[in-house]
Amino acid sequence: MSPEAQTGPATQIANDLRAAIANGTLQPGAKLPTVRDLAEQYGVSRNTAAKAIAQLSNEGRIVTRYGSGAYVREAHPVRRVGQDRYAKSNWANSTVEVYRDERHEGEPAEQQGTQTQEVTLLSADERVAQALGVEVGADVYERDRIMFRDGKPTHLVTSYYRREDVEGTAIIDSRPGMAGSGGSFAILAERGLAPDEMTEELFARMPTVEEMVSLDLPPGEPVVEQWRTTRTAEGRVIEYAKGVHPASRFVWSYTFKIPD
Amino acid sequence: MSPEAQTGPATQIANDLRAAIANGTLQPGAKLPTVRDLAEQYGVSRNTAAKAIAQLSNEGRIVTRYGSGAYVREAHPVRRVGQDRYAKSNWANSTVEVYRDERHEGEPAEQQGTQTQEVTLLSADERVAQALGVEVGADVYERDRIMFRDGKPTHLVTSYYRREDVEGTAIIDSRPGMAGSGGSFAILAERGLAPDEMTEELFARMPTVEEMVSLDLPPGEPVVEQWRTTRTAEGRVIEYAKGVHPASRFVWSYTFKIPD
DNA sequence: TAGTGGTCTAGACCACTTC
DNA sequence: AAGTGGTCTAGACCACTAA
Repeated sequence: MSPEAQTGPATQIANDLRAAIANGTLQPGAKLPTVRDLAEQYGVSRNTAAKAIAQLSNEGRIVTRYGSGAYVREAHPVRRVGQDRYAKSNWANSTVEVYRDERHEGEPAEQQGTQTQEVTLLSADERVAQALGVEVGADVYERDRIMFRDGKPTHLVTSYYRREDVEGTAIIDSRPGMAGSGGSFAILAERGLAPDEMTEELFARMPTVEEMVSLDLPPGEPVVEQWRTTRTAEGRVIEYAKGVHPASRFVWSYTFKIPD
Repeated sequence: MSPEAQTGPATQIANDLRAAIANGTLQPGAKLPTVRDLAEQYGVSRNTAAKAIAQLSNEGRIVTRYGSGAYVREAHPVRRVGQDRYAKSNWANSTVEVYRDERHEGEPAEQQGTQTQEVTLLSADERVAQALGVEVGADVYERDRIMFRDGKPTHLVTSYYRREDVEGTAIIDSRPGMAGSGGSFAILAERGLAPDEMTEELFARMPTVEEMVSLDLPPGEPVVEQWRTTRTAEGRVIEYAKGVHPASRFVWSYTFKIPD
């Protein structure tokens, strides 16, 4: 960045527009002045005005529609993600699915289906091996999914399982929907590997280009990467999973007793 | 963004450099080709080459040093933030501080001190009022802090307390360091308001301009915003706090039993 | 067809680092 | 003094939207 305060025309235009968005002069969904109008109003070149628009886009404050205009970004429906989504009551009866409590009110469950699923048998890298408690290079199953809702991608999940834990189950059936959107816990429980404890680690970062495409992310939208380790009551790890979630659509909630 | 695949020269340069970073050809800390060199190599204008550099900067993959060059961003030391940081053993003895377990090995505790602290008595807005269980407009204390480590800002914390809970305590003493970096739990416990349960809600977003300045954030660095509600065993809320953390420097970890 | 966002050029100047 | 990142201009062209 610039060494001192940024006082160039492009920065000034961006600041003005940002303030207008912040104080409500420009409501969500409102159309911003065109690049050409801004250039004229501020007496700068079109290039400079466009730079201000691009800046706000990178900050995630506006979206631009090619050939149409730039618009203040709409508020996003946010999903609150708490420990309850894993509740045993959701999967003890294997006909229901995990994530049930995340469903919008009145929304048919059918709209939640997994749309893509890809299962491969591969050699565990160091990270996965350590998490699953197998040796590096051992065969493990990877299940790669893109989760959809209302026809739009919501998040990515990549799960890893010890081979012997899931061999022959619907979990590794590549046909989409065979394991539902979370029936894996019920299936594991039936095999005597009932989930009991979980560790979730999360952090945020900017998305990769591939993630921007898969999740249809606008510029300036970070993602939350989550690593989930699921264990049985005996402490055996039965699933190690990575999730990639668009930051603006999820709030993560954890409630716990303060430890001694 | 562009409607189809992005195949402009600037995008191509950015892609090439991004790939070089990803595959290790350009190691962290390595200097990228200069804008002028890139322009010549690709046969484009300097402007276009600069755009590619700016793009990678916005993605958080490189940092640019004015007058010096562009460099692959160094790996950041990451702090793992788990429930243990609130453990009672850390504050039951009021001479020690919370966050003790986050300290780097061998690093003097003194380097962790709060550097700025600002306390104000203000009227609770709806969010704070609801969280603290007081009426909207009631007087509450706000304690605004910037936390430092090794002379550099690490995160922002804004805490809210019910007036009667903290009146006359060191918690609302504006002199920096009076409440240490977490002695507030010990102080509250001494008043019969021992923390027992906590809810943390978090999500990621791009920072505001003010946060970029306060936290010395590079472009392309998201922040994690955390809202923490602390309750006594009786369920009374004794602190409601907002934290703003640079995304790349923290990993959040939660371990819990799967609920029934 | 007209309007709009996105990109690029060629040249210029500025602010800062490095030597 | 030389090198480098950052910004800006004026003009051009392209891709897409909307009527």
